[in-house]
Amino acid sequence: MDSTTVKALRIIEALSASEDERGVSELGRQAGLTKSNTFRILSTLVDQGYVQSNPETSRYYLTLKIWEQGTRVIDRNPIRRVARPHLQTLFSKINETILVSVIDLPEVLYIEKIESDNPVRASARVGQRAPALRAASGKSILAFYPDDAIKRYAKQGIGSKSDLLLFQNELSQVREQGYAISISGSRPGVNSIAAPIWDGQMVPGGALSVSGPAERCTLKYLESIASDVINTSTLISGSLGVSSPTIGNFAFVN
Amino acid sequence: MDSTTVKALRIIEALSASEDERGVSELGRQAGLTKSNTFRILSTLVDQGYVQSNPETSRYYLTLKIWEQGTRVIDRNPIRRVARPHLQTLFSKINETILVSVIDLPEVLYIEKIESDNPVRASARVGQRAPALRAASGKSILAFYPDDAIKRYAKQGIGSKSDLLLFQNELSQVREQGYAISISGSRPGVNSIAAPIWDGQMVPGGALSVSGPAERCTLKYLESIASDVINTSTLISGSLGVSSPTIGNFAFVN
DNA sequence: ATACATTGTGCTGATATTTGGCACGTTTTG
DNA sequence: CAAAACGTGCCAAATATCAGCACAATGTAT
Repeated sequence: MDSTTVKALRIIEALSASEDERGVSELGRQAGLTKSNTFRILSTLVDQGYVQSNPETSRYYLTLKIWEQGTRVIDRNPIRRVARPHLQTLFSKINETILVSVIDLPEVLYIEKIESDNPVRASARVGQRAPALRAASGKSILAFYPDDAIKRYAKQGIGSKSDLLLFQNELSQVREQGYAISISGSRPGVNSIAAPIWDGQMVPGGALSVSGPAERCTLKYLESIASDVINTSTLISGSLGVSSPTIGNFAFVN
Repeated sequence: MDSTTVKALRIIEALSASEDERGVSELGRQAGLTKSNTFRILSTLVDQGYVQSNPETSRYYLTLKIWEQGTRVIDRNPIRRVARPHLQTLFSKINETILVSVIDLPEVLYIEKIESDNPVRASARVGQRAPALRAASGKSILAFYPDDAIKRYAKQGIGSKSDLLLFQNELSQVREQGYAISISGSRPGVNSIAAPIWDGQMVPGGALSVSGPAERCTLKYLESIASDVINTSTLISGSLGVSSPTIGNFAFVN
């Protein structure tokens, strides 16, 4: 296990997470590395064009090179590739923020969005994560996971036995209805509805969700657009070559 | 210079550049590494969540983790942050593809776009690069670089002495007019006009450009929208705190 | 204004990590 | 059906990484 590489990735992640440029000592402390070690790693990353140092302050920051690599990865993401036109259609019907996420347990990762042009709107960043157990998108996906997998992941986020049972009941309802709803699930004051996207695996690989402020997006309203959301997610799945999701036929996930 | 890290970055770049998943030997050959070395680096990257291996084919591909880091970098890019609303305004006037690029010599890097909804349109990928010497965006930026810097970079892309002189003349005209035009400059059949974006340095840090198919975007048409392009780029510079670019006052760039 | 703490950077010798070759079983190719 | 190419695991040799120290420069507190 190339430990130097691991450390370099830690530095990149630390730099990526921090708003401003960072100093050597500071970064080293955060990553648990010695100053000289941090310095040499930074020098390597500078040499490779991933990091630059402000010559005045001699503090370090990431260049766009890492982003450049990332755009190439996201551009070939199958779900994102096919989703966009369908999102537009859905968006023209309901003027609320639409998100596409992929599952990366124990979280979902937003990969695409259309943001409502209403001044009061649900806002999220593409590239952001949310806990799969609480976000509507995550629940709509997890509902189609085998029971033991659900239990395993739920244990990490849900306390008591009775809560676990409640959660399992909710998921089985989601599985029947084909959509999940979250009321202030992952962000306070924001309600969402989501439906899974099937990409050829035995479980959904992503989800389509509509989010908005609690004032507009009442439970009633969200239920009223459920069929639109499901239709759109089904169209996306269809564009991915999945004709009709085989509900009730689950894989066993590690 | 942490050579292991350099090799790991090479592997990431190779994976990022290739459409499909890749095998160990194949990647190693491309990166000039031994099979076992490549294998161990890949294992490290898998362990860190940047790479996954298709269990059926045991071939490797990048996860979205690298993209995730990248989104955080681009999201705090000052030019991109302030440009978007201005782009919308410009776009509603002229329905052609608008691009925002930053200079990263010897290339420009596209960081934002609004694509024309015309079925025949100039198309470009955000995250893509173009040669600065030929793209309108690059020329509009280079025009404000000091002479010796221009010469240095031009030598790498322009052959004869007389061509260099022509190029220098073109750039001084760009500097006077405030915009650059390229006719099939970096992509055949596509014409563009660009104006520099000043972000507080002594030289422009980026450019705003409008591109379209040669049929619609004739030289005449591009010149007719020059003032719109310049106005927009000036507004963007203004949003970055640069009141009025000090033309004729150049820094010396390394 | 002066002293003090902290910073980024450059060495160096000890050592721990990476290295490439080889071997194995499996898959792909001809 | 043979044979080449593949991914993976192991190993001792060697190289590249490591932490500590030193230093000048910057920044902070008194």
